[in-house]
Amino acid sequence: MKRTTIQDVAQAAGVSITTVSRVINNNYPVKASTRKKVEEAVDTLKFKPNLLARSLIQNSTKTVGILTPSIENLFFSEVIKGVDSILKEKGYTTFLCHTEGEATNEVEVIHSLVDRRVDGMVVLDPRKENVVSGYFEELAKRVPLLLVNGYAQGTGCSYVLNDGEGGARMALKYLITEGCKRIVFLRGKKSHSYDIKEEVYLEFMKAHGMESRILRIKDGNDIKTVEQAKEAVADYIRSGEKPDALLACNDWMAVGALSGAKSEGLLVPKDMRIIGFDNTIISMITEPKLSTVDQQMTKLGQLAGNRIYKMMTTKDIENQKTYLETRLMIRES
Amino acid sequence: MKRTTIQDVAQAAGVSITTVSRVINNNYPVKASTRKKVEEAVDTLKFKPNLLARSLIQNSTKTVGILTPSIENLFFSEVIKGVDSILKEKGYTTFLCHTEGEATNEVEVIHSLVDRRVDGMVVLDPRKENVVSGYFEELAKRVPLLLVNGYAQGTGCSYVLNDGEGGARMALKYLITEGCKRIVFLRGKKSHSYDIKEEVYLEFMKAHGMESRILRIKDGNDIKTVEQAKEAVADYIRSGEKPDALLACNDWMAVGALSGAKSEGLLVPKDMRIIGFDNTIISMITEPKLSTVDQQMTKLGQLAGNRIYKMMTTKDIENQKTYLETRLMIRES
DNA sequence: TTGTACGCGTTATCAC
DNA sequence: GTGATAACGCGTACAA
Repeated sequence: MKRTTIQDVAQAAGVSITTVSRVINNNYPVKASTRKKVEEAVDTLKFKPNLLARSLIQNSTKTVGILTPSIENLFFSEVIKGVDSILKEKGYTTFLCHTEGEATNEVEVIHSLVDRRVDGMVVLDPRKENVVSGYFEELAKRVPLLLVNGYAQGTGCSYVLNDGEGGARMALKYLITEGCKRIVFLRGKKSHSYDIKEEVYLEFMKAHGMESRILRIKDGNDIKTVEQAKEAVADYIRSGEKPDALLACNDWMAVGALSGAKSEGLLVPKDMRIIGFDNTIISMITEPKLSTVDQQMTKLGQLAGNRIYKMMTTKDIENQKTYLETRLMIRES
Repeated sequence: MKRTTIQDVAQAAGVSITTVSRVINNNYPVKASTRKKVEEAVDTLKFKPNLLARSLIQNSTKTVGILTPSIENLFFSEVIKGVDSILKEKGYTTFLCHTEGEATNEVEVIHSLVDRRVDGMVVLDPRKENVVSGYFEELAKRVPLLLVNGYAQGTGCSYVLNDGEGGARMALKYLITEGCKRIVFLRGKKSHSYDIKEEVYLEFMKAHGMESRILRIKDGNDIKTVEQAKEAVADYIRSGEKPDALLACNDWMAVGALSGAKSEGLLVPKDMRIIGFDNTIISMITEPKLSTVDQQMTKLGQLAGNRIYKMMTTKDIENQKTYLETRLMIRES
């Protein structure tokens, strides 16, 4: 399975490899007749330049790695599509890798990408361990690196972030104006975005002299989220509590909460209001349709795409943090 | 940002690059003391071999490309995770690329991967155009290629496939034994898997002397599927029809169908039974829970992972087609 | 306008 | 055990 090289083309066209290279890259003047000969040879031999060799000498692979904790979460899918669309347009190929939300996997995958000399990396929802340990900060010195959402306190990295804080506050304010008094907060175990929202929630409830109540489920991103959220909410209601509103950290949880409330005979939104987070498609297929905080996922992705591009093409190393505002989508819950 | 090379390490350790290479790859005897010197130099210089250079000479990147039409479809996510888990274990890095279901994108992405010298490729639900045009058959001669599901008639390619045919037949048989008489079939526009199921449906209905009725919606994979399916089913019922069962080509459609039936006042499963396809998580979050045909997605992915591995490591070029059986999951619909 | 020769960072080959 | 040196396939000064 010997592949044809630039040598073969040169020989077939009766010119030197230099000339072939020039025709292919179209970066130096070549006589029209020569160019034609070369192009013909390229066609008949179906020559495709070996990008490994090219990358080796140019020190650039025109490749960007995208890391995500999960490919089952529609939130990430949308963001990824946003990043992708921008980078593709700029002539980059993107490779998607998933880490199952494990910090060790994250490091491992990153090493693999670095070893393969990607030109840059975008990490969605980076693991907090790797942020606080200074791993990313160190990494950012050696390769263009952009983090999207996730823990961002005092780190020397570039970020593009959703304003989850603002979103949570907006949702809570809305619930208050609607007359809700007993607002419950539903979150997964470990994610910085959950922490942020919880903080806002606690502070908000305290400021309004209301009692706070937090329900916790295991993960939050994986397949079991819905079932776990349902259980948690149903249990809570069964225990005699009478919540009149619930704020969930993402739409999967909200779906589960809805299901749990229904199963215990509560009517949504009459008895209990529910607001989710992300505005993914699933918030629209439930009955009633879920109100949610729109995080503008596509836009977030595009923002990230443009930013990493700038980082790769200029020497812009200053670590900038860009926040994207959120919007409240009131539907039927 | 000059990276440290094997040269630097050799110099620091006072040995030749050959020796350094031997220590790193651990493939030739090296005196213990020398090895130690080299390892220290590697550590202090934080040397990481350039995989591009290595791949160039070894003619292998230890990399596999996975193509999917969509990263929003939970069916594909599961399959991908299956493939991934196997290949990772074998020491390969996988790169995921998505094509938005466009045949032209598919070709483009494949070229990019080939140019980057991936050792193999797994294509989920390949576009029919590229199958019938012989594109894949041609490609398979130059690089280990495995297709998963999709049109497989008379092509010289290796396949791993779900037995959608058997699954559809199983579901229909079940509905009959449950006494259903007016069974409707719901499908999306273009996908070979839909075609297969439709064929079985038509043949089955004819054999049982029942009238067939097919509802068609636009795409089937994208975000609008649920809404479109709901509309289609609601319209159908409003037109005066009284279906007592519906077989949908995937779970998204089944969710929409359920919603449509409900909106027209039909009770599921009392008035009308619904069976979906795939057994994705969403089939479990509806009320009632959806019955569906389990396609064993993870297992399918693992099968694919093992198969492409064999193709890459041996010269096993015979194009084999492996079918994975489906199972009927009866829940509440 | 074209060609020669070197270098990118590794591993493979063959001496010693 | 170890070290020169030639590959791998391509881009690009430099020379012609």
